[in-house]
Amino acid sequence: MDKLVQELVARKIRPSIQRVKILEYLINNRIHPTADQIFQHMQKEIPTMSKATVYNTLNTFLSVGLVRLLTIGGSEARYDINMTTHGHFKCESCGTVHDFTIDLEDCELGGLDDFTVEKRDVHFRGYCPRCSSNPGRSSKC
Amino acid sequence: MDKLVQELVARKIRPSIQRVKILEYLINNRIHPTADQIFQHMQKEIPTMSKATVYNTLNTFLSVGLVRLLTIGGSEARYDINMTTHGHFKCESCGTVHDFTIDLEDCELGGLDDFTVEKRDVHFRGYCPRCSSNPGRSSKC
DNA sequence: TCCCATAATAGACTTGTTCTAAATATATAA
DNA sequence: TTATATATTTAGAACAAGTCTATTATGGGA
Ligand SMILES: [Mn+2]
Ligand SMILES: [Mn+2]
Ligand SMILES: [Zn+2]
Ligand SMILES: [Zn+2]
Repeated sequence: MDKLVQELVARKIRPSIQRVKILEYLINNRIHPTADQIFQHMQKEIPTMSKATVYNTLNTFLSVGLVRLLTIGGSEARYDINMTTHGHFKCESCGTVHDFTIDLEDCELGGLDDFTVEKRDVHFRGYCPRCSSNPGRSSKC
Repeated sequence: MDKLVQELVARKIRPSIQRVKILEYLINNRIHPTADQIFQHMQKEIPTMSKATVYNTLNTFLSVGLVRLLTIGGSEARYDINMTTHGHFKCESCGTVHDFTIDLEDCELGGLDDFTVEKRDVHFRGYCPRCSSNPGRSSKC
């Protein structure tokens, strides 16, 4: 818990109970959760927490580079506490998002002369091992 | 116009006036438009066309692989008639989306054993040449 | 302790998209 | 051709993710 507080203080974010708990959740549940998944979980820990606080907190974390935003697939945003360079795979059957390693430096690029590239995202989609081997395509993984 | 009809018939899509006009727009305006941009343009051509028709048509086109869906940046979907392999760059200043060439085959990947990869998207963000050279960051490009 | 700035809260609001039910258009059958 | 069935369009309601607003709570410094 103390480590979490440090993490926030180091980034000049006041370590409110709400913020610490959300940070704790992100660190312990590396499933690229949606805001709603975080909100649902928080109801157990701090039943009074509002959805606005979840969004406020995530936006605060985003602004200091504590989390990254994934917009893979569209309708809802996902949040990732893992700031290292990596790609994301989304299973079209069960919806889970998985990390993979990729080194774009090797990659042949063209058409970006004079562009200032600041962020690079790689999104793959398809079927995860469980869904690939089970043609039933349950939607539970 | 006839070519457009062929394109739709070949994919077993009934070539209604609405569908042909939307296809024509996508082919002639390769700006990765949003549904609303398409709707705005259609108001000039077919003033009675409803927004639902724009969405219905785009979803029909998506289902037969005539367009691809881009969810770069989040809030609104963009549609791309260019089905060749390429990456997308979104300017954080003016919002325009640009194509670039990339060959992911060269790329060192890890952690995707037993995954069935069906779609690959590469999204870069930053500043386009015009916005890079003009620190004013106008939002018009 | 009292202040003041910051944060949390509930709910209204906005926006992009889908759904629904009715009207219209097109294809097929008699 | 007319009747009937099917597919498409339409307008607006409904929905969902996320933001905004106004109010209340919190917590550190004087
Ligand atoms: Mn990740
Ligand atoms: Mn493109
Ligand atoms: Zn799966
Ligand atoms: Zn630009």
